[in-house]
Amino acid sequence: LSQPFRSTNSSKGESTRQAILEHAAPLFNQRGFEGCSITDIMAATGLQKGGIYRHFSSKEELAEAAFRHSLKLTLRRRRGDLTQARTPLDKLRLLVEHFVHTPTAVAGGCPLLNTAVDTDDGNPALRTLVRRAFRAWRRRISSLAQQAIDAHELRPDTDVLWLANTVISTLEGAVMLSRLERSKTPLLHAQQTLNLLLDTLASKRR
Amino acid sequence: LSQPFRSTNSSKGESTRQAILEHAAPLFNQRGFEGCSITDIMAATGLQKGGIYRHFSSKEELAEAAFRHSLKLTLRRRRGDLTQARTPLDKLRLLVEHFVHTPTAVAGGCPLLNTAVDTDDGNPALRTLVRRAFRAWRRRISSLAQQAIDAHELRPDTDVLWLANTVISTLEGAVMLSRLERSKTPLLHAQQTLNLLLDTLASKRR
Amino acid sequence: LSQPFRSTNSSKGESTRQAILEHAAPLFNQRGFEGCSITDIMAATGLQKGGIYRHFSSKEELAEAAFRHSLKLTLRRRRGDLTQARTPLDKLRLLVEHFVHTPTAVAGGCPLLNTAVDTDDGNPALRTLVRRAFRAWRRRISSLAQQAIDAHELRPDTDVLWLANTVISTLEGAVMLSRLERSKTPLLHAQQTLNLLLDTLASKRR
Amino acid sequence: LSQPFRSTNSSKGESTRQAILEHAAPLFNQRGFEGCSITDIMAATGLQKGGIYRHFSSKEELAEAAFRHSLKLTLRRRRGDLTQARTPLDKLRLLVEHFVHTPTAVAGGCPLLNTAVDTDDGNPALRTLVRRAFRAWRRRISSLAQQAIDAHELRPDTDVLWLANTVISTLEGAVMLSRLERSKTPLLHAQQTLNLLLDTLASKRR
DNA sequence: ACTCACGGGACAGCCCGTTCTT
DNA sequence: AAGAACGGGCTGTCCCGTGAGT
Repeated sequence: LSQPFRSTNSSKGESTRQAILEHAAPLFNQRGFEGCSITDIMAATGLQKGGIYRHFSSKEELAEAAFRHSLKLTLRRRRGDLTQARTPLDKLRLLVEHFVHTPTAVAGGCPLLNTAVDTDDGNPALRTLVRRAFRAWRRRISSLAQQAIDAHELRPDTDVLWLANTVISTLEGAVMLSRLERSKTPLLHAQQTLNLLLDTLASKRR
Repeated sequence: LSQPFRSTNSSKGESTRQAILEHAAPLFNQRGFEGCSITDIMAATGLQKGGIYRHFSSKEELAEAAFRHSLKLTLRRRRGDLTQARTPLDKLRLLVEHFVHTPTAVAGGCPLLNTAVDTDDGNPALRTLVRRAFRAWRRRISSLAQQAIDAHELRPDTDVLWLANTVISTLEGAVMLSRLERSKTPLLHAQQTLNLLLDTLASKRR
Repeated sequence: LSQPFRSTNSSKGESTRQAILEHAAPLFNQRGFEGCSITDIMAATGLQKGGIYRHFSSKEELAEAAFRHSLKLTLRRRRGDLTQARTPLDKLRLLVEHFVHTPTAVAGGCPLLNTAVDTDDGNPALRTLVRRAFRAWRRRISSLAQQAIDAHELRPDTDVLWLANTVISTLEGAVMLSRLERSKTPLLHAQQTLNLLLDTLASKRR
Repeated sequence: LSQPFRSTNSSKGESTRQAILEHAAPLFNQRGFEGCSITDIMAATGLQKGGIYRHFSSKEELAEAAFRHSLKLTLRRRRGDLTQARTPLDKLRLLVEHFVHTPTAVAGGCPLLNTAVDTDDGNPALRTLVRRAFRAWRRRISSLAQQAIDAHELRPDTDVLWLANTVISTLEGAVMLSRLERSKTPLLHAQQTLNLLLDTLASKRR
């Protein structure tokens, strides 16, 4: 039952690896894979090249690990505490509200959006990771939507996948616009839209 | 009567410049600024460096011109023929339908989305161009929305800027998802969403 | 008897050609073939590329013509007026004195020395020209020496080729040193040496 | 007892640097600074640009180091073993003989002559090096001449600087001619001349 | 566990020589 | 004669990954 193997982190090496990821994640998120050099990460971490390559065998591997790190932080932050909402529909609204009002966990905006666009051309490994992350998110939303349907909060004929895609598209598109304009307005508009949409789906129920 | 003025393009150099842009635009759109080298463009155009740098003084300038080129093509294609729709509201629906069903004018997806994300970190000149393009698009949509309001097709209290931002966010977010999943579904879902939204705004009118 | 064909120079084109040579000759002489670009010559002449390539089909041809030009000027200046000296031996002394005290006809030092060193590696056409020029010079000196022998001014067993080579080597070596040190001293020393040598060859005559 | 000090060369980098110099020196000596590209040196050394620029920060610096290398080899070879000569005057004769009969240490002829002519126009750093090298050589010769005077082998009124300049001029001029004609004759003639000159200065002593 | 030297490789921007059109 | 156009080469920089040393 006890695990004699190295726990999550204990050795010096493991903490160094974490430190590298913490510094590399925002860099990759801001500048993309090509726009970010090992030298940049050396400067950010204070390590030398050899010190970095000891922990990651290539830039690709480092980028992937950094993305996983960004993802973990982002999901943790976005998850929020939905238990404060009583009903599934309220949970959906809270989820949207939380997304809109929570600052990004990693500098440079939403890592999912950034990486999806950045890897559009190549890097299939990273691309798969992003796809998986979006699918998990979609599952979570559609699951809540299904619960809302089951709770008679939403019309029974609501397509939960459509709803999930809509929530994600609207929010991520708004993130892009918000970052471009350096203004929260698009995000707030997205929240309005999604709330209105949920109202509609609910009101039409009867 | 003779016209010594040089028309838009006639000289050999101008046609070369255009050829460069036509080949460079999809490369930049697919790989981003950092991910695309002058050597790539040399290979794509069949020109040597001297032939390229004669027309563009730097990679930045080339990227900017290529983006303008992408933008021009994209806008031309997206503009579509809204005269086929009778009312402003129908024009809005047609605009959305056109966006969803028209393939991108330049390989690599929507240049506005790609460039907005790619220049999130640096390159303010390009960033300004993207911002301007989105604003023009938003104006176009909000103007149609205003016309729909004036025609009593939409609720008079509809916030046209909100509506425009919503349309753009939802469509662009869906573009990202569609490219990531290599599936049109997210785009079709976005169309559904926007049509439902317009229905709602219309039905609530009375 | 009259010659209706273009004489040495008359047309506008011919004068342009001469102007190019006059400006190009010192440039090539100072910087060498590789160290001097067509752009430099454009700047010096005020002409554009097309204007230069109209008269010379390549940089090599231009360099060769420029060297011929330098050579012509140099020989004209070095020839001096040896008729002022009464005897062949005095002519030799006067030739040396003239070489030492006459400034170079073309900026950048002795074109024979410069071109000999510059073409040491390649450019056989130019190299042949230099060789020929040195041989003509050597013939001239050895011819004077032979006349001095015939006039019983120099020992009859004097090797006139040796003497000619010695004069040339000493003078050209001194030119190199003088330019390096920016001082006339090495040239004056060479004159002393050659005079002493001629004295010796004369005194030993009996 | 341990020696923490780094000896002349031991590390891998130092040997690479030496290898670069060994290959670059003859190239620069043959083709001159402008006539020799880094690409040429890459081909000669088998290294890539990164490997070369790691050791030299610019082409200028490389050329300077290559010239120092050429100079070192040349001086070492020319120095010869003058102890075989008994008297100062004999040492002078031996010095001349050694110069005439010893092949150049670096392909392309005498680096001092070549560089003096090549840098006549620009590159003051290199120019200073050449000047210094000639001055050292002149000091060496004039010092031997002074010893010969002190030993009553040469006339006491001999101008040792004149003599040194004469030796250098005659030899270097002959090197130029010899390379131009691809014949040792001019060098042999120079030796004859200098021996005759020394004879004269000696014989006139009494 | 980390530093630092090392070197292969690619890249951007510049310039050069030459041709072609005007 | 001007000057635009273009193929090609070059310099200096950067980057990535390795390996010796510590």
